[in-house]
Amino acid sequence: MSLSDPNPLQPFVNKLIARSGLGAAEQAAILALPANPVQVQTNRDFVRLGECVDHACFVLAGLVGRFGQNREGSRQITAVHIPTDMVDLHSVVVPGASSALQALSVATILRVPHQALREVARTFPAIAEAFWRECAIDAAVLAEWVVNVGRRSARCRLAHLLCEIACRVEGSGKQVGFAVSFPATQYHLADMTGLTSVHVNRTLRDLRNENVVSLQGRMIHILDWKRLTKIGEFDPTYLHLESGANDSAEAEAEAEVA
Amino acid sequence: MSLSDPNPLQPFVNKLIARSGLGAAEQAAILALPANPVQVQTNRDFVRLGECVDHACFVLAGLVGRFGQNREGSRQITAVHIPTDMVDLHSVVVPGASSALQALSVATILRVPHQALREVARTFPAIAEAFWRECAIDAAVLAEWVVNVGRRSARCRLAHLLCEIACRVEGSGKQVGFAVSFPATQYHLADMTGLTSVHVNRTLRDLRNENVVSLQGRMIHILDWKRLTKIGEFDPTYLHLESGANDSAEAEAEAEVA
DNA sequence: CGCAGGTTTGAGAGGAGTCAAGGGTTGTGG
DNA sequence: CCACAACCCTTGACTCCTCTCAAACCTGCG
Repeated sequence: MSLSDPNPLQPFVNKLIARSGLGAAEQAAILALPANPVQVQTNRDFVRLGECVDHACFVLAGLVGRFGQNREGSRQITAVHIPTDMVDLHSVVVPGASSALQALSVATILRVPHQALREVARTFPAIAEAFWRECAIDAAVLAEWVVNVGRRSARCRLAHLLCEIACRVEGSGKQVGFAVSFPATQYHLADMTGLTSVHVNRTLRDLRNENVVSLQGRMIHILDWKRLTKIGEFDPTYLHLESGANDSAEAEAEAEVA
Repeated sequence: MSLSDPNPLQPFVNKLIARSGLGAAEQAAILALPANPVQVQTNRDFVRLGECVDHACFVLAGLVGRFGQNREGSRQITAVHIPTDMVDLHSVVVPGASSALQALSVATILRVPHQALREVARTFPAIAEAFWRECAIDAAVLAEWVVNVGRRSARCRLAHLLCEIACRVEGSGKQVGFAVSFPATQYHLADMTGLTSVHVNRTLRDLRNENVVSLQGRMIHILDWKRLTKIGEFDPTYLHLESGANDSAEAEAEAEVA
């Protein structure tokens, strides 16, 4: 990666472009942002609850979860983040961390100072809009998770989650393939779906026996995508993966004017 | 209201100021936005799923819910909005509605064109940041709802929800009082908490018998706030009601410079 | 006065949780 | 290259919280 792509923030720019479109000046401004790489071990918090952070975290590699908690200590993952996700862009405008961030596998994080992000957003309206849009999409995913956890059976919840992950890992352009990387344990899946790990295991066994999906070796093996989406009642619209060619064009035009 | 407060968007400005602070020019720009009032009857959708909207909706009066859905048709409310909430500010940057909006009681909505909102956001970086911040806070509430629905008992869920509503209706400045307006039915509460209305009824009965809360005549009567927050494991931090006096001051300063 | 929508309660069923134990895998260190 | 430990997966038996189905009972309003 580092040979063909020397700037570690290039994937971030690519992601923003896919959804928002950015002019050359905007792209350059983002690539010029300071970015401090950090290695995080599995099950290690790198942002603690209540902490007031001064940087946002971009996932270069590995898997990251946002954790909420019960008083009794049972945990709920409210968001998962895969490589190319900016985990807490929202913290730029709301710095008090209202939930903890933890690596679900060994992960490489890029720390980008709030100060710098705020500055580019103030200088380039198109960037401010792009950041705002990313947050809006994260919120759409959260809303879908509320539905998932609130109104679907265990079977349906898991199928839906796996569909979402598969789509997000694959990205918009490509077809959903046979297997996608996803180094989460069944405990993690339980915390994402509001179930227990025991029940996740049983449900996953059923799906495997029916030749729908199987999880092995940090990978999701999709055996029957169509059935999986049906079982999970999955409609990828809310992920906004393809993005508006319209919006992009419009933003591009605006960028030129400004 | 209309006598002492002729501009219907004044409450919106007040809300933004409370969290973000805005200069005089920014305030004037927002007050100058076009706003088209609409009456909506109870249980009526005013934004349909999938529809591509060209305006955002501000709640002047009444109660509004954002609805997600199951394939079997059982519904999940992913967000409730009370007067002074801008329901779908996120739609400015993501126009495809990924969930329906429905009035839970008779409501008065102010429609504000996306075009106009986008323009003020592009012209005033402080406004763009304020809008972005509002979306980030909405997302924080959503994350808390995921935890609520995913990892808490029915009793705890309901208590938590009622705490949240009480705090939001009261606003930051005031103490939490004896009773707050909340014209939702037990069906609505069920759809907010991922329960059935039958179980909501039983749980509410228990809370009433214990003299903690009681719901009568479109009002929440708080009988024992301390116990209610304890039962609901409620910590209002995520609502960001008081807001940073810091942030405000900072934004104010920035606004003057710009 | 009667209807529609909301609330209340009962009885029984079932999905998911809890507790407990055994088996597999992975990675590290001797 | 083997051995051990830590972690993860798997399964069984039993419990219980919440759902489902069903039927009254309010209550505000036309």
